[in-house]
Amino acid sequence: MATRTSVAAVARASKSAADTEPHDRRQDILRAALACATELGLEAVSIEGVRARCGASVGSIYHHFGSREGIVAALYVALFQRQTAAIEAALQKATTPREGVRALVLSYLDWVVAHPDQARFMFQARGLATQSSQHNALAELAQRRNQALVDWFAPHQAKGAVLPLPCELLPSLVMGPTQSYCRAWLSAGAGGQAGLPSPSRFREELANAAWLAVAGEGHARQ
Amino acid sequence: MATRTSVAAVARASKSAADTEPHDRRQDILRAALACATELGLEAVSIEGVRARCGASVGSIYHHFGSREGIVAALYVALFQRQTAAIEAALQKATTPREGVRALVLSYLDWVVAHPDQARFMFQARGLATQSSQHNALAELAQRRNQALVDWFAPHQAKGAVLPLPCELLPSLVMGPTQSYCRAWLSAGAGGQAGLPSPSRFREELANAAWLAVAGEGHARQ
DNA sequence: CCAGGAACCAGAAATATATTCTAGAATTAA
DNA sequence: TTAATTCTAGAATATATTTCTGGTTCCTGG
Repeated sequence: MATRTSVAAVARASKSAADTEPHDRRQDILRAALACATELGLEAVSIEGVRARCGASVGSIYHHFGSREGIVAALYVALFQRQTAAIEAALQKATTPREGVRALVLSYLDWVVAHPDQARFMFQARGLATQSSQHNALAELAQRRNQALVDWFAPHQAKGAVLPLPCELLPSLVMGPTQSYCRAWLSAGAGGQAGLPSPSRFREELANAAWLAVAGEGHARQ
Repeated sequence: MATRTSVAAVARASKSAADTEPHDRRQDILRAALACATELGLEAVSIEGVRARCGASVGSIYHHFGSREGIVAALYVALFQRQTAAIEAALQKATTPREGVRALVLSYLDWVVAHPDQARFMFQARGLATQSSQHNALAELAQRRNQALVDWFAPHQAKGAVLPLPCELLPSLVMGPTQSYCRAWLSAGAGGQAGLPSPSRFREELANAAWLAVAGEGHARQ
């Protein structure tokens, strides 16, 4: 099972970037999988569904991902990492704890609004991905992401600027409501035409609510 | 497609309740499906997997549920309704808005802790269920549940005891953190032996945080 | 009581889907 | 160039889902 991006693949990709056909099969397959899920639902991410969309052969797909589940797990991991990168970049720019909470909520919210298909896939595929062979890898990624959040707030918590909550709770308190609303938004009409208003409309409310839930005494209201 | 509990089925069930063999196939199949998911994961909820566990024939399964997806969707709906009943019962006993928030958070949390297998199934199967033919039924159930919550708080919101937030946001603000933590708890070791501490340990913190996020001015801290 | 219909169940047959396997082309490094 | 490795292709196989046909049971109207 060799699913990592190989030296050969990288070399070929960089060479063919100058050509007319930038064929990176692995990326093609992941792109096709996301398109299938977006347009036809997760069950459409099948060997045949992906093959039809990107022209890869059955053998090629299995070479790269090992199984149908492997495709969705790999895509989930890739998206999770991009999302994490966006969030952590925003957090590093913050200095006060209130700015930190705000950065976390808003960067997540903006990422979802900017990439609704990817975000919807993540919500839909989470169950599958967490039971695949990537289970441990994913648990570790999630753990790292949470730990980074906890570590960032620890000094402010020590100073009393943030309530002395159990650290296991912090990620859920800060991100829970925003994730919940984003999920509900994406569950309704695809791009947001039918159901709930865009999360962008509630940026301030969500950022403020998250702060209220964790703010130390005397810091709660603006 | 006749998936509703028929008159005949009810009659037979009530009759055989006195017998030694209370064979309600429909219930048997749902029970078997939950057992498969709990012990072997959602992909083990297959026609053969369910059949092997409860002795139903292929024809019988398709008669009742129409498809593999139909089984998991039906089970999801059933569990969603039970969970909703527990939550709404608790909410009706509350009088002050703070009691209302507390009732919602704690009744949900307690339900999850009391029925971890069912709760885990709901988290895992949500993606599948919301894309099945039951999509509309589920959206309506969720809508009703949220509306009940919003309606309960509306008078208190009018009096200023609860912040004047957009009503679309209220369910996510109140339930989001608790759902987030419960999901994380269930994702780790099955019964809770390995990963995070039981949500029961954080009953007060979660109830309090939810209240802080929505409490009107002057009502925030105890 | 006796049709006749509807729900229910069984299991074989048909279909769809996932996976494995063998062979060959492309690429790299020695 | 040659050998090794990666990657691709597509037929063959294995598994799973779904359909179909027939039979049983139970209710209902006459």
